[in-house]
Amino acid sequence: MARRIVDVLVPLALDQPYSYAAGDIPVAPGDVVRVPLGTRECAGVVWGENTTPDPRLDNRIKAIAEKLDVPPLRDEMRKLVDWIAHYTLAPRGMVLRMALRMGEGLGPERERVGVRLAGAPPARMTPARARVLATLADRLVRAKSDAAKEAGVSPGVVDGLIDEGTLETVALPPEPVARAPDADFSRPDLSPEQAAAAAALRDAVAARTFATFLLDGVTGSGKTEVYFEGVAEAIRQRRQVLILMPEIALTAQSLDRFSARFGVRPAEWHSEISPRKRARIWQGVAEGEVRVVAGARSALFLPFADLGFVVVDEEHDPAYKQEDGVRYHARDMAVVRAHIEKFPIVLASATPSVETEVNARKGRYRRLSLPQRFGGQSLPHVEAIDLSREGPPRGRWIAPRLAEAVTVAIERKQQALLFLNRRGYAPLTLCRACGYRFACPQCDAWLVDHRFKRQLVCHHCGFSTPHPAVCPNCHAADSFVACGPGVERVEEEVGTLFPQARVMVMSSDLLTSVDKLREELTEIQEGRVDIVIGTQLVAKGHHFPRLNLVGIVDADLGLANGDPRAAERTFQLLSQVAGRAGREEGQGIGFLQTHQPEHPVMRALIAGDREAFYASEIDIRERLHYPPFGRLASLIVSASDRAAAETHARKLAAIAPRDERVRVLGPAEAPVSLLRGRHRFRLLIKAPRALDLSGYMRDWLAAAPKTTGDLKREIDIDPTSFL
DNA sequence: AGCACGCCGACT
DNA sequence: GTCGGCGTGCTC
Repeated sequence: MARRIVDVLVPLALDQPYSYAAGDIPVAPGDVVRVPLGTRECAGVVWGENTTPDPRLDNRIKAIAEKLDVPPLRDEMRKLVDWIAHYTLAPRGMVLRMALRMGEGLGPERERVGVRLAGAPPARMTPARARVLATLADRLVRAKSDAAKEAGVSPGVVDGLIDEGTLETVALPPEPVARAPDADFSRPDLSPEQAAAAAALRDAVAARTFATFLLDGVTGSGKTEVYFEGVAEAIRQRRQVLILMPEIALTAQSLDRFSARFGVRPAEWHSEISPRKRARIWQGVAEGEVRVVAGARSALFLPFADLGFVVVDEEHDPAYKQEDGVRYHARDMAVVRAHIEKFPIVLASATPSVETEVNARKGRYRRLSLPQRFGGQSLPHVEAIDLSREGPPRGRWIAPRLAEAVTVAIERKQQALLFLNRRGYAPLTLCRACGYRFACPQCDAWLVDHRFKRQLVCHHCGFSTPHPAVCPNCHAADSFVACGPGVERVEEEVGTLFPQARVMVMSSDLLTSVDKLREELTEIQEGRVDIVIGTQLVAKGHHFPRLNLVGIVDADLGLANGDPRAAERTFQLLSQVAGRAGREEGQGIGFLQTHQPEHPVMRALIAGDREAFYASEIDIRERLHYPPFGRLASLIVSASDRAAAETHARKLAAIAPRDERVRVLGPAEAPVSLLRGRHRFRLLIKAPRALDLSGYMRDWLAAAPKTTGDLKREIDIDPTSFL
């Protein structure tokens, strides 16, 4: 028998699989194998048989080292990898890499140690020891770390008691990755609209065919309860479920809602999950033992054995777009996965993306509407505060009318949220004496004053420097002026206006971990805070029962740049923030501080008229042939040498394939023209919806000159950010 | 992504 | 004369 050659895709920046001799290892497509590569070895996946190996490889073909004992990558998954690589123009190996993020911690399970009360009390009793003994007085076994935590002592105290013989250790079975959810643990009480939508999802899950739904309802209308019914049906069918969420929305609160409905928490998948746990979840998902995963966008690449239903919660959230490495949109790729694997998918949002809204209007997606707030709650009343007529005095950011409303809310023992989507103290610092402005040395951006950290920080590259005492240009002392507000500055003003209020600032740069965030959210829910000052961190899916007033400090902030999606983003973000108000206690109120109360976005927010916003935005997109009525791709050329980047970008524009349906705009200096020391030029490619834009880009770049030096080209199909 | 190979400045 | 800087290119 002739020796068997198979093609193996390795998780590197390679588009082509490599050929290896299978030897006597019985491998099949999808198997995960270890292969020699250059001087080292790496894991790869058998992508297919190769009956006609390239003769030019002659004797360079190496043999597969071994077949790894992990579940093979299913056909559908390999198809998804190929599809995404083809669409995004990323090397297939890089897409595979995401699907193999199993964590190298696939080793033997770490042994868990339990402790139990066994012997006599210790010779020397201490308060800490007494607390441990009191905790363990029930003679039950607890994990060592749990015992210490419960007693409020350090693990060392428990170890001491083990040495004394007071406690004995017991080997514990490994913690299960995730216990099986119970579809009927707690049946919800649904409104007629919810029940109808839930029935549609249940039927679709049972039908096991591809279908895309838009679950459309305002904040508080009970979307979660509805899609949980689809989840329940998938569990009954013994199939698996993926719930995608923006990373920041994966809070204890949302997981608790799941466990209230299904009796257990779902498996979590996001960047802070430890390597060992990742490995176990990966394996559990592949074996079909983990039934439900709630995860951030990377969870899309988990190797489910039998996926039957996917939810994309807050589908409009920009966090679903991966902006580095493989540039993909997790929502859209989830729809692709649903199509490949033939199961229904539901996109949930109170403010759908214009793309999704148009798909629903054209009947490509089936719309399930939840028109009202659940349980008779009413939507917040939204008012504009026209900053040019009734704004605060110079150097202040909270208008008198908003301040008064905050006072009233606090008196009524309700909470207020002041929203400003800008971290730090002030976005620009200048010298009064000479006009010098602090700018990032590596980016085209001002340095943001972070008083809390005593640093000037670049929000594009992370560059930071201590705030100097004198002006670096004219050496004047005490000459700095902070221009504009950030959340820290609003906090300062709140301190003056409401000295007795309990204030919390929530901003991503002040957070250290997901746990910390969860703690802070709990504090707010329990009413230990009067005024929350936050960036968009507070907008995402949290439920604050006592919050009744929302003040948007600068509603115009997102509209300033030339981004074609600015209006959509602003509308979504502000709707979401305003929707935090009054979900439980009476009618909430939202104030929009704006200079343009007549802007379509503001008018739609004030009138509570979502349709008006979509009507105007869809009309604009259609006239300009912007997505979803046309396709866009962006091609950014960057280099540390400005001229090199510009020359190459012009060269590319000159050799773009001729096609009268395609328009190549630029090159122009990118909106952030200098980033991390690299000069950037951007080409924007516009094509009709029916055109294969990926194919066009591929042909173009195949004919382009090779990049040399540090010249870099980045292609983004369906870009969502225009910086 | 690694890792080796290769071609130019400061060391024993 | 060699050690080592990291730019360039290959890995079946």
